[in-house]
Amino acid sequence: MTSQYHPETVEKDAQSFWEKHKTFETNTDQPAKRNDNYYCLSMFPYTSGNIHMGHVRNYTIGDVKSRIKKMQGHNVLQPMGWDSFGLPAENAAIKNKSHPAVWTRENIKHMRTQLQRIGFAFDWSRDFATCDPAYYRWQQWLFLQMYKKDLVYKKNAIVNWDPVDQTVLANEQVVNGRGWRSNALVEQKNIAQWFCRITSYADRLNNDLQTLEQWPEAVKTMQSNWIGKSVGAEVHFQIEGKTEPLTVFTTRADTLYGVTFMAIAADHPLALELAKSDDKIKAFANRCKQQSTAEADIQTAEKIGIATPLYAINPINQEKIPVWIANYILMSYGTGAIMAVPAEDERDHAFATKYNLPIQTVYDNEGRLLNADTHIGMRQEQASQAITASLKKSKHGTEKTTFRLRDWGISRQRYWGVPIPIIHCPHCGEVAEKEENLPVTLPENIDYRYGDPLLKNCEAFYKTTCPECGADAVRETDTFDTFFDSSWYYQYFISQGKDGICSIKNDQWLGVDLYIGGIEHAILHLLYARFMQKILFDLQLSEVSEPFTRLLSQGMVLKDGAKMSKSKGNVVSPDTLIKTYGADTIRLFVIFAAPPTQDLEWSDGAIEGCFRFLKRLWTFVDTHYKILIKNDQQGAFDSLSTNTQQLIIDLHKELYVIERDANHIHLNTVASGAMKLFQLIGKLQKQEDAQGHLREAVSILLRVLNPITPHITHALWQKLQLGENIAMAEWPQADQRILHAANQITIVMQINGKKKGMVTMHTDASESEVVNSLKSDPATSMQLDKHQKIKKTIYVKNKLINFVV
RNA sequence: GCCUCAGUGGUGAAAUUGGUAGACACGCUGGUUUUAGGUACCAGUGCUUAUGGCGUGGGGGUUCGAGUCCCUCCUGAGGCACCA
Repeated sequence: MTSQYHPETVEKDAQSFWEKHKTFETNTDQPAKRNDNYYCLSMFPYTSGNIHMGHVRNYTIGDVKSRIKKMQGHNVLQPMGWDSFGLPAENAAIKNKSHPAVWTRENIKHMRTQLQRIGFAFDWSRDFATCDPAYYRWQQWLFLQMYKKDLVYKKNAIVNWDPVDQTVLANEQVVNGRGWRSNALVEQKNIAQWFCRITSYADRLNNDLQTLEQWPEAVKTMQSNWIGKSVGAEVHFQIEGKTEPLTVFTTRADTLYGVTFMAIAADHPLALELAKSDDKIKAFANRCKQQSTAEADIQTAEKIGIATPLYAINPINQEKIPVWIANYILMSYGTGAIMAVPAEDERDHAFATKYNLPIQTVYDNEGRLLNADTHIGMRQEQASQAITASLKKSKHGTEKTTFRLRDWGISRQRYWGVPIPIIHCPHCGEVAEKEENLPVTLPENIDYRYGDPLLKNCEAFYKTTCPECGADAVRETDTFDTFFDSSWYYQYFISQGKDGICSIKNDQWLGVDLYIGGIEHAILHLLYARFMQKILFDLQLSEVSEPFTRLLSQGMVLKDGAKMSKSKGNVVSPDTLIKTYGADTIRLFVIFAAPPTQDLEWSDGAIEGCFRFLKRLWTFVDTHYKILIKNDQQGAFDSLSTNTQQLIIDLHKELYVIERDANHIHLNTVASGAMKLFQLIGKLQKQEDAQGHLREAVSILLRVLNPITPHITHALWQKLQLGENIAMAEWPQADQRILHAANQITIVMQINGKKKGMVTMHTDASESEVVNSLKSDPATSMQLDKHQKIKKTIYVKNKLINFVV
């Protein structure tokens, strides 16, 4: 009688076994050695309501690595939690006339059930959401420490303002310059907001990238470019009739002779002053105010400008050049003004052509300065130095290093977020909330059905007393950017808030040994988390200065060539797949179908193949149960037939490759390697003298497969009485003795680098032995005889021999 | 526009350091078994004008030898600071 593979039963059994035995709960308090600990963290999900294939893929990768590490004897910490504050909850609340808190908590419940059904080895006892006051209390505490050290401050910044809804809009809520709900023309509004001084850390964030040896180069390059350190000069241009000079930053001081106009932002102080008395300039500035604030839009928008009556004096040659206002200059970037060199800069060139401004050639064909007075004939490097030196001498400029990175705006004029713990007192001004009063709790008894949800309208929240003088005062009603919530959560999974935000104890687990998430977080989230760890380091709460030791940027799950999304209608639901095939098949598919770092194109067909593989495995164990259950026979390797020996050698060779790939997180080839093992076992089963080796071979296969398909292997492991809990079994290793038993090797013969034949040799054969062997073989000797003169022979031992003719 | 990455059969892909291109699967073709089947098993499957030639997005280069290194172009994807 044979049993059939019923994934649902098998998976529920395994999952309740793990729960009952607390297989994946981790004790982080014991003084374990740092090297024995392995912290594997996958980016926690936003609580959108559904786990999608991208999550399944992300968490399966982490789960496989975690389970392998556990089998290799490490003390593994793999937690999961919820990124639960943010905009979609408010949108859903308005749409469904519910409350963001209700929506969020229901979503968490559902998503947790979904994840548990997939069988991830998470330590669920550490589960938390960023909207839990127990969590954000420490976030507010951290903010207060930063406030004390002047690492947070308030300044004005531009937001998208919807004049009809009277609310601030996110960039994605602005569609073609209009509010997505009101359809009103969106305006730029300048309001006071909280900022973190991440720019003070720019150099450290940039330099420490070099220490991140286990990060992908692409991510490091992107971060470095984002930080954008540039060494150049600040140049002061005198404005006719003004005392204050117009200051610009340039990395190309050598092009100063080619400056034909100046361009300033529409909200540059000079422009604002001109707009007061000049209607045309005012109109232009208003037009710029309706422009998108997104960098991509600014860079691709049509470049427009307006002349001003102002003239600047070029400090190098005293030439009089016009000052223009241009929409491609940003006040928030550098000094909000540039010197335009149309001959050397494409954007300036386009602008000059459009407005008929002169174009002054800077270099001749040989790269030597033209029309450059005393600097004539210099090359770029020399010119840069010489011109900067003259500017310095005449006090019109100085060397300067700037960063593209801007300070991090963390204020949101939104309800569903962590309250910023500041109080505004009429007598004392801005006052920090006292630490013992934390958390400043977000009120949840707000009726979402009636209009404006902002905390500004919630008297019960904002009315308070000043911690300094006791007078009536009001709370800050801005909440935190959710990037702030997710910039330190990896700490909380360890400490659970027991020793404050974190303690040196956490360092036993840090930096995170493997951090896995989408490439879309390559810059912002990862930069903010790195910044925050440096703050914790400077506050002496941690001795670790980088949060993530190893980073894996997983590719996206695509369907029809595009990211799965509701709006594109190309979503595949994990729930449906689990119903049809079970969790193990889905897990095997996402691991097998593509390397973790590459995008994964969804395929309905391929998943069937994975299901069939698991069914075959189940049937194989079932069919050969009587042989496999016997624990007492294993013939000596040397006494086996050549064929059987070769199969066992191949098995261990494959095992060797699997282990190497597992270490490199090339998990797709771990899966295909397991399939190869299964093929070999099938062949082994047909060898009469191999029966005594089948049990060991199957035990190896089950252990290799267990991290990927933990449920079916759990069931088969118990069925074959190989142990109680395969999750705790030892990861199998290739037998060195068997590996070295192989002594035949195939050498490829090439002529001029093209493959012309092969020959089987004993290992480490010498060049002359190979040549002799080739000459004695009719097929290869014929190839060699075609060519009279052999100019050169290249012999790569145990691999190939190449004849150059 | 700027920064980053990717492109290999009909499809997903494989290929330590430059050294047998296409492992492992999907699909397809033919066969065997079964009452039947969408099952299982076996064989074949890059293209081609086939003892040879051509093949890793296009073009060029370095090398005895290039999917892998360099230059250039094309296409697609991600990010661009308030989506997360």
